[in-house]
Amino acid sequence: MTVRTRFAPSPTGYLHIGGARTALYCWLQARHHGGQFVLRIEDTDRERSTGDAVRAILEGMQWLGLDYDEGPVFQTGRLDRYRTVARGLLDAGKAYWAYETREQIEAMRAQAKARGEKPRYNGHYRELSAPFREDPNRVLRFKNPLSGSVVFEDAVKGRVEWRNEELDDLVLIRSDGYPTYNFAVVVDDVDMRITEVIRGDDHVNNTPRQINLYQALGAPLPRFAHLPMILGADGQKLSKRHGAVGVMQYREQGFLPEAILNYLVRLGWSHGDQEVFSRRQMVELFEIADVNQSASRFDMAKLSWLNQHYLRSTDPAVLAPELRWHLARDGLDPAAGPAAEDVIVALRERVHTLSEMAQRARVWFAPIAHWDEAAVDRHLRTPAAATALRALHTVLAQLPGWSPQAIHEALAATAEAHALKLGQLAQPLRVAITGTAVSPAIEHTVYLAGRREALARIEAALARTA
RNA sequence: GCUCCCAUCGUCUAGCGGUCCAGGACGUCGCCCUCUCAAGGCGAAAACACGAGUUCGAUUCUCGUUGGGAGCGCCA
Repeated sequence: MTVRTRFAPSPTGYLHIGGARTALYCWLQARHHGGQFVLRIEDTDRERSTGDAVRAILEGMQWLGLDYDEGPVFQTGRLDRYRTVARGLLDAGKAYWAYETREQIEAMRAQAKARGEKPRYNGHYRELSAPFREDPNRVLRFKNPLSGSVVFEDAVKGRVEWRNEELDDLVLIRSDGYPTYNFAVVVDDVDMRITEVIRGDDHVNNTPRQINLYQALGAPLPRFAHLPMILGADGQKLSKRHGAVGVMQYREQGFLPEAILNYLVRLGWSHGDQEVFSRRQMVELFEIADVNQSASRFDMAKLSWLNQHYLRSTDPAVLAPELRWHLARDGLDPAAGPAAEDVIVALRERVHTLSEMAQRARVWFAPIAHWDEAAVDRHLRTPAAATALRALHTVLAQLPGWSPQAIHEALAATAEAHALKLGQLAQPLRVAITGTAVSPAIEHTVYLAGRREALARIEAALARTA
């Protein structure tokens, strides 16, 4: 049987980091086994579902490169199907209409709680066989088995057992005629022939009642896999307080999809000591049964490290458009400076994100906005600085080629000719070009400025020497 | 309150009864390299939550305690 997995987010917000990992694992499991991956949008909550959220999810999936074979399927497009299945359950005596008001249900729960039990529905209408009536409070409830227990073998958690007494008769169809989550998921997963239901830990508690539904429908059970949660750095549930939680916000912060995926795949799954996985390797090595059972914390530092790793190992030509996007976002004209590819080569070992790269690249796309006075004092206002800069001006002006290599050689030769250490030349020059004492290797710093601008900045800096 | 789940360095993890006075990675600290900052190299500090049991022997198995998480909706 071919493996079929699905990612089924509800469109009530953007695709957050936890959802992204669930999507990744579903995708990997399908790809690893040569099966199919389905995207389903669970939009039966009419109050909170929005079109913007749908777009955000699709955009996030695309950015991460998690392609699906079927979908997106919208549950609101399948309402007739849920009603048909519900009717079947009703006719088979496996479901019944109940008419309690919300207040009555609430009172029921309060009572149960007072008795030290779980708050649940007491099954009042279950055996009443009251004649059907139109009523604004009318809901269709499932006749959950009263005794026995539900046992399932979770692919990540192992054996999980639940006594039916703990479960109450869940609502299948709401008073507004829409199906509830627990009902719609089962109908969909059955109809879509999903073989492995991979989802967040927060759904384990729903699984036994869903299994009872599968059985009432006479449908084969899929394999279940519940992924442990991803917590914030403080060990608390991820929330907006933890900074960027939407996947597209990570793009804005300058992260690469490869880094996010690599980070996520290692959060709860491992393959020996290996830390870096290409997409191919993930697909090749991933197996849902190897996923950990305990929750993990989101660690920005490690993500940053991976991001830099991919910044350094990805072809600059591939990264260039993305860097230009960040430059433009910072209000700079990507065409008003050096080639993005050259900037990437110069900076990729010094930054962790593309947005940081764009910020550091500002110095080649706009005039020096701020002079680091300490650096000026230390490297420009020295007796040797003026001499050094004048010599460099001459040399650079006459340099036959304009490349980092040529500049490097010219600097080395100049240093030698004046019996100076390279640093005595490089630091004044660095301050002259950038206004600060920190920048990429001096030959790149100069090269990126372009000959014309480099000479102009040296002249301007000369005015600042003592 | 009730039910379910989880528990190895700060973080992510390896470990599937002896190979572990516990290995790797990120982070931290030190040294080297060096034109600054990085990157890189080398090195260091850093963990089996606790208590019983099973066993010749437990990080590994069982139970309990503690701690954390999830759920108990006409939300998903």
